[in-house]
Amino acid sequence: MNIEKAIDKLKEKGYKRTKQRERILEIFSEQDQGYIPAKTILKEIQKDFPGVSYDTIYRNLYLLAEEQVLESTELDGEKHFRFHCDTHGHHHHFICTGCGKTKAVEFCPMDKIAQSLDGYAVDDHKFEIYGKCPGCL
Amino acid sequence: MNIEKAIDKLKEKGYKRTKQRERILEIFSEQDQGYIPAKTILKEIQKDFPGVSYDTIYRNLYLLAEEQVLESTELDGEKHFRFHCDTHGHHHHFICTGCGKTKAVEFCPMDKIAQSLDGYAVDDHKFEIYGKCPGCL
DNA sequence: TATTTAATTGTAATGGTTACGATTAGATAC
DNA sequence: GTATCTAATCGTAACCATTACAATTAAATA
Ligand SMILES: [Mn+2]
Ligand SMILES: [Mn+2]
Ligand SMILES: [Zn+2]
Ligand SMILES: [Zn+2]
Repeated sequence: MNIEKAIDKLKEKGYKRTKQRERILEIFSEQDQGYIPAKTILKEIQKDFPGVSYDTIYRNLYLLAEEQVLESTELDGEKHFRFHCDTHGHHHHFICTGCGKTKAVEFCPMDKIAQSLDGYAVDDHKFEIYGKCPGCL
Repeated sequence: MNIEKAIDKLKEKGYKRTKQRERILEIFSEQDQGYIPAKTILKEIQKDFPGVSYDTIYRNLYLLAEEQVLESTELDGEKHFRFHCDTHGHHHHFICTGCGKTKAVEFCPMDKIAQSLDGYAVDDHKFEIYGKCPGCL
């Protein structure tokens, strides 16, 4: 995912191009090594827009996640976001609890268990691995 | 897991047997169909102990999770708990977003990806499936 | 430039969780 | 049973991420 592609996607849906929204996307493209907590986005964007409000941050992060520009997860009770990985197919992540960086894991357990959930309607799933990356060891 | 086994486990570690702690364990044994939010535990225990404090609830839930009497997860930004499943081996759960009931999924994806994380130290992992159970469909 | 509507701001409320000093009550020894 | 020790609880407030909303601003379009 990249900025222009994301903005085009929003434009098609009737969302406007704003400086704040653009800056949020920039932050993600500058540092796409892992999940970023909402708090960090806020602090970073405040350097350019000192009066930015919580509403703006969360509204945009949720919108971008809804539009699949970002993907989100919850770590330590805080919502984290990153650019949606669309270079390869659906996959999951190892998340380093030291530096926050992630490593793709090219395997989805849902393939293996579909038949065992006969009669159940599966809406979503979460598979995450936590630990320390080589750099943090 | 059952109440007496849990209390014995605590006793061995030097923790005391209290009425409040016992009641918490009872609540889990009465309703072990799925994860229960901390809030529900509080409300339930207040019927017997009207003045019970947050501190007591959380301290006990965390202690019991630490001692592997309970297992925990976070759903919708709230911590949920259930008796630790020790009747069979390590497994994961389908969680119904309608009624909260869970269904064991006898498959752990970690077996399949161990070699792909060479050089990484894996501390933990989470695999959960969300959707509607037959009863809620 | 006027109009329309999405977006932002400023600020307060919400709600789950955490913290802590004072008090109570299990457990053990005598 | 009483004294002693320390875990556990209580009462209450603080914390902090998130949510809410009325007033204002700014992007898009004609
Ligand atoms: Mn990825
Ligand atoms: Mn189970
Ligand atoms: Zn998957
Ligand atoms: Zn597992």
